[in-house]
Amino acid sequence: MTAMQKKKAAKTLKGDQTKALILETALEIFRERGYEETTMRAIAEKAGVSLGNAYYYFRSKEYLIQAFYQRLHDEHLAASLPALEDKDTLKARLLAVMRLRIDISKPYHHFAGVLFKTAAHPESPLNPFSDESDPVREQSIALFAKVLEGTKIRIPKDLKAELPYLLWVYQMGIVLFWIHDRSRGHRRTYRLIDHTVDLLDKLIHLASNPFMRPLRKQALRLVEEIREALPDDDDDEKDER
Amino acid sequence: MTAMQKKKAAKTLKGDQTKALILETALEIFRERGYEETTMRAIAEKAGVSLGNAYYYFRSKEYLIQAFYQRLHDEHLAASLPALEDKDTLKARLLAVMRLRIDISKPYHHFAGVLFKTAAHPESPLNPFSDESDPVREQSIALFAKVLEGTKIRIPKDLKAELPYLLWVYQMGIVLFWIHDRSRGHRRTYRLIDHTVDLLDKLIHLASNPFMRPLRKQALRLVEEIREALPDDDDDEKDER
DNA sequence: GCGGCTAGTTGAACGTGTTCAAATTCAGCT
DNA sequence: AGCTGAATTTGAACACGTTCAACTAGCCGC
Repeated sequence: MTAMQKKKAAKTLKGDQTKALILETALEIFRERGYEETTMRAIAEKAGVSLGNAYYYFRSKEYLIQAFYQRLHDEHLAASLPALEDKDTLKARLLAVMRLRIDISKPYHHFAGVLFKTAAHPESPLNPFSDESDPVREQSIALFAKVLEGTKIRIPKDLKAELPYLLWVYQMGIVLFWIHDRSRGHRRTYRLIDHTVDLLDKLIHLASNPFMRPLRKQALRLVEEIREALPDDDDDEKDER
Repeated sequence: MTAMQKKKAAKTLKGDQTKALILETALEIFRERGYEETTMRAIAEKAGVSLGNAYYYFRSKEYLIQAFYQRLHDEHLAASLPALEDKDTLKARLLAVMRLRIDISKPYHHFAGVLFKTAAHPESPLNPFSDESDPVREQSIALFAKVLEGTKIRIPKDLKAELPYLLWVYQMGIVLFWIHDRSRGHRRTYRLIDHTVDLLDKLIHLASNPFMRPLRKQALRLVEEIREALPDDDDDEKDER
């Protein structure tokens, strides 16, 4: 009756409750066992629903990972905001956010590989590039916009507009490295972050130099070209799903 | 009866013949139907062997893709060598090789997505970074070394040493874009190649400037750091599992 | 109440990748 | 030829993701 229900209480719609229950259960088992080792039957059984019911709410097993993405970002954001408060240089802010990303992701290391596995697949709902309806992507880019906002350095408008996106891509690169990183405590990834952030900081300053304007313009046109192509912009659609 | 037979003649070892037969059959059906739509049963049936026999020679379905990698590179190399003969600038040579890569890959477009899908997975045998036993990677990098060798431009030794590897990574990026490219005739990918090659050419010249030496050194140290971390050695090649 | 409609739920069944113990073939040795 | 152990081949069996036709529950208009 009160706010503490277990399972079957329907606050607004019973379906929402069931969906959330399945999701929580799935993430729990994923954390313990990993993705491939977790069966849909195990999820359904532990959640106390039928196998078919899980598929009523999640079109496939992959769709469950989308929620993991969101979960990861939420934790990352929650950890980043306080860390950004006392830092005002781009280098320090970026460094903190990147390091926190790894801190947060650590518990999921052995299971995170599957993220990129499916993410690189064009047909996958997880594809972070072409799936425009993915809200996590927007939020993740917004975090890097926040990293920039808190600094005082002078960045040309054109570059500043694209930089959050570029930093997000950079983060994906780091995560990809981290997935392959088998060193103790992932210290290689941390070291890579240190070095790349240092280099990026220099590059951004260099690119902000008026002297570099033509090259910068060209590079940014390129980025624009790539970004335009990635979302589903086509009129000639062959297969429909 | 001489040694020229279709199927069951064993020249040296019958096993080799059977393995080759299964491989050819698999690639054929992959081309027609795509990867996911091709079942191991279909491969075995068309090859005239039992299902279990296919698994005797290929530990999993994924292992069949490794051969596809090799096939793709062989065709790419065969097409690139004559194209390089009449070109002596870095820009023209790189442009030709990159365009040919797409030309060659075209027939496999709808099925190529699975390459990157599994390639990004650390555990996968297809992972082009960490799988040191993959000879295709070496050959592919060697092709880009050849692209460089035919030019007369003056590139610092440190950069020149890493450039083939970096261009190979660049090629992987282009292929990743191409996989997602749904434009007619993949014209967007070709345009992207035009623009990126132009930019790369400029960047390489810029990086070769003595003025850029410190930044270049730092960037190359970074590349070295990344390459070291990936379980792959420079020139030492041993079959260690 | 009753009929019907939609959302939610079920479990059996299917297709597929993979495994495995057993059967078969083969090459070398005595 | 006969034996032996290894290489090869087989097909049944298993586990899992996914689909689907049927069933139930809640609810609205009458």
